Amino acid sequence: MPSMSANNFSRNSHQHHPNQTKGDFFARKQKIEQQRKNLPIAAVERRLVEEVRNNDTLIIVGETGSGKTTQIPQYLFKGGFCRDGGIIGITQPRRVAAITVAKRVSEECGVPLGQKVGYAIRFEDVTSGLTKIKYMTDGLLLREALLDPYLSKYSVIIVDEAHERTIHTDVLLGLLKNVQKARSKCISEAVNTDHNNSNNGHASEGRIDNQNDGILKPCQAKKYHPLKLIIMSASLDARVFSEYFGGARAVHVQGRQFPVDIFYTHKPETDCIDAALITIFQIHLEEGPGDILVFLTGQEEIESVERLIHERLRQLPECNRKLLTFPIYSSLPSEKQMKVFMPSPAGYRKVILATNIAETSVTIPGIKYVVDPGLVKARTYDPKMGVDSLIIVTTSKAQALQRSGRAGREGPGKCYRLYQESFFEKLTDSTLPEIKRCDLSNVVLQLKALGIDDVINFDFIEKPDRTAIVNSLWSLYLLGAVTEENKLSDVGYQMAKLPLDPVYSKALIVASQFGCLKEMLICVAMLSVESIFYAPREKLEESRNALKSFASPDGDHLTLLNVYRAADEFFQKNKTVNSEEKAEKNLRKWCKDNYINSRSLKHARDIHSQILRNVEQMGLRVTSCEDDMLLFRRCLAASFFLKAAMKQPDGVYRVTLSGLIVQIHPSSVLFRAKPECIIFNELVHTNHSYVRNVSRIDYLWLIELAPHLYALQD
DNA sequence: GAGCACTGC
Repeated sequence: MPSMSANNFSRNSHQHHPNQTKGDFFARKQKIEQQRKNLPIAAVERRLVEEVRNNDTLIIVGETGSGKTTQIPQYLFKGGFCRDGGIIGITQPRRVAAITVAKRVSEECGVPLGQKVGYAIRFEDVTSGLTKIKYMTDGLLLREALLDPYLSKYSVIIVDEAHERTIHTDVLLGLLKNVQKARSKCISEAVNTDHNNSNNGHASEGRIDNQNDGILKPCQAKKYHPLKLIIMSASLDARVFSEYFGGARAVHVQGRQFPVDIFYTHKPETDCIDAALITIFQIHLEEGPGDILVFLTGQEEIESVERLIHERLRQLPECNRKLLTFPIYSSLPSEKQMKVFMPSPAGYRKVILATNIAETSVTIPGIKYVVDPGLVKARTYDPKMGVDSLIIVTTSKAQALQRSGRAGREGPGKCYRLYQESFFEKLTDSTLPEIKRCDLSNVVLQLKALGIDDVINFDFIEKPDRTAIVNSLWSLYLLGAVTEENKLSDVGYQMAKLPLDPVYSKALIVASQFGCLKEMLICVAMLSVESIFYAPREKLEESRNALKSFASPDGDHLTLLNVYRAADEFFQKNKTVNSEEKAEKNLRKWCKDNYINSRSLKHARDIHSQILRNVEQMGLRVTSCEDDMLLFRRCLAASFFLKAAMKQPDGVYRVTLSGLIVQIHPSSVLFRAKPECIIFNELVHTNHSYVRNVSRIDYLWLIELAPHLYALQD
């Protein structure tokens, strides 16, 4: 993703130009030095390094624009924290942030990316033996912990953007707390006792034992340095982190943000879309130059606001029509997303209609005005029913603040909140942490693989609901990952090694026994990505026809398989006559012609090659069932038996385990066919309860292949 | 015949 820039970073992410002259190079170097010196954080460099030296855990609250993400690792490097061979790891919740920040820091250090400074994200490791400052995603560090439970190569770990409280950040914090304790225990033991523990810690190498106070097993102390932990957060909720880490010291670093005037409405608004439109035109007609960013809840709302803006523009005199609209949301194809970054033609004003993708993930330059209706489409999870819901709720105060901040990145700005000030006061301080609103099977499996058996009593910074954990344990038990004694089974340990939803990991193991692993690898890779099909409103008919050429009467799983195979065949054929690069480009064109989201397909292909490598390493045999689709569907039933449904006389479906009444989602190829018995992968509640990714099966297969659940029923 | 915010391994 070329010109997307990460949070906190849009003003100074220039690229190193390959053919610049020596003079340019020195001028540029000097400029970078100047910029670094001017950062608010530069004034407290020595104090910060001292704080880290004196405190094993430090909370740093740094406002936007303080430079904490780029500077602190460099200060610590200079301060000698890598001297014993340890490295500094910095985690980010998002991939783009890890990449762009690493690029900037390597440039500031005047070294090529991947040497002293590098980054690692899924599918991409730009580090080497020389790397001392390593930026990475938090999910990746969690994975590393599975291979190296003591995270022994790190002398410092910085968890950045901790206030976002992603599920990975929360689990990581718990893990790091354990690792830190264990590593300092090792060292104190080594000092206090004559270390005759040379045969310790080998039997369970690769697993953490937390039977004693949630601490790792004693280890060979010489191997480990104490671990310095830094939690960086943008908001003022340092207290939560500080309390969690036993009253850890918290320091505050000034930021640099231009002032943003906040406006509220005088009366409550009943029609948000209308209020947004009025505000947009008010800004357009009365305010000075500068682009407008409008936060909306979803694709549909964005499309209708866009339509209404164009309608109203036509009613304005010619001279007032210089307003351009740009939608941006995650399922929009990249080339359309990129358009928001193009500067507007002279005299024109841009209106960017965005979901909360523009809140943190994407920074759009030129924004001076923010319109915030105060709503967001949020995902919640009901662990009892296994239902995801997507509902529109009010934002938190922190979110509102984050949104208004988007107006003050390049100069003073204005933010129009489409609600009353008294309403703002009633908003919750921050958004509910993700760990409280999603399926936990993966988290539970990962923790168990790390040797943390008592997940219910794990020291989470925020405890998930007990029922959520219990239900995850139950489904892991039904998948054979956990034994009746609540211990991880061998199958469970294998499943934990795969970077997939546990149900999908299990499907690969089942498929290897059925002899259709080749097909299941594709199927699981496709199920793991979002929206493979792209259906723009204006070309609904064409996109539907395109889908027909891939559709299988047996369901969405085989349809996805057909799409992947068609794409792969096209790509392989192309590669015999073209360069890899050209073939990739042609594949993107092929996707466009077939109304397939090329970004999603690329992602599926990446996942496919990664999990193919994984299963080969695990020693599974990758065989194909060729054209025996009956066998493959039986394998789907044997894998996804937890989510099956039967047709009712009135045409709706009843989920076998929960009794929930659902419908097949209209995007499914089985929407009209309505077979008697189905398995599905996703249950989402929007206006109705819908199941997605559905395949036709025979109920008798469930009795045969999942007798532990189905043989007892009537 | 409906429609899905965002991340991540």
